[in-house]
Amino acid sequence: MPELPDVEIFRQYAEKNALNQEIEKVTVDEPKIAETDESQLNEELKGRELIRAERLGKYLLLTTTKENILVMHFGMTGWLEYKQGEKHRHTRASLIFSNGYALNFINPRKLGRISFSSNLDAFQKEKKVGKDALAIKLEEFQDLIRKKKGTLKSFLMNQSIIAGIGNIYSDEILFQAGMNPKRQISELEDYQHMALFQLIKEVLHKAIEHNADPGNMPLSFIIPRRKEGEKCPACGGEVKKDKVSGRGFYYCPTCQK
DNA sequence: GTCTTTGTTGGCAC
DNA sequence: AGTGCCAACAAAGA
Repeated sequence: MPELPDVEIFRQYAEKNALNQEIEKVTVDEPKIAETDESQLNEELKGRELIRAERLGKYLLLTTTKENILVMHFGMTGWLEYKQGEKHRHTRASLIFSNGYALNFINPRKLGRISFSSNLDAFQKEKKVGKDALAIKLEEFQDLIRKKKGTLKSFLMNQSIIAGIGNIYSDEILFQAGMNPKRQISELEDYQHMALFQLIKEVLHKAIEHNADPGNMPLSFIIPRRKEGEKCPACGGEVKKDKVSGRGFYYCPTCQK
């Protein structure tokens, strides 16, 4: 689930629910997902409040009153819940507020991570996070795509180049662009760089507008039809599955050349 | 039981 | 150095 649009929805949720409340304590139920351990998280967060919820690629950044950052990454599956009372069984960590509510980090497969950072730039460098896919400008995008090699799909999914696009949304962007994910980026002309740039923005914005809910995407999207034998929303042909850089992808052989 | 899965990292080959 | 491929991590569903 958690690619850029999903994390953006989580960001909005955290912003709406969890800011400006005193943090009473932090609990970690699964130490594996905490790169900063429970006692240190408490040291940094106890008695403070969250004042901003931001996002960088697939990372959610919760800034504290001391201008430090609680960083969350959801891995392959995960979400947030702000609630009182019983926790979801896959809750791996919680921020407990003085009003009795908790912001729960739910992460069934334990591939997500939370950590604490005092410096966003240092964090971004250390984790090799590139430009956020919604923040990047056309000129920056063109510089990057001109000097990189490899397939379109691996380019879009490489977080150190552009941050936020994963397997699902790279499929969607390339479907909308009418480009085969296996194509080499070196084959593209400048006008195609621009088209791709526009479609990255458009697909991600539309997904966010639709709450990043795969069951609620525009009819023109291939996302709801990521299954072999489904029909292409553009031409009615059959959706096919293939593999590149170790990841399965779905596409329409007729529409994507 | 087997295979696949929305992510990331590290190892190996070229 | 850059790129591709694979395994590992973990758990759930088909």
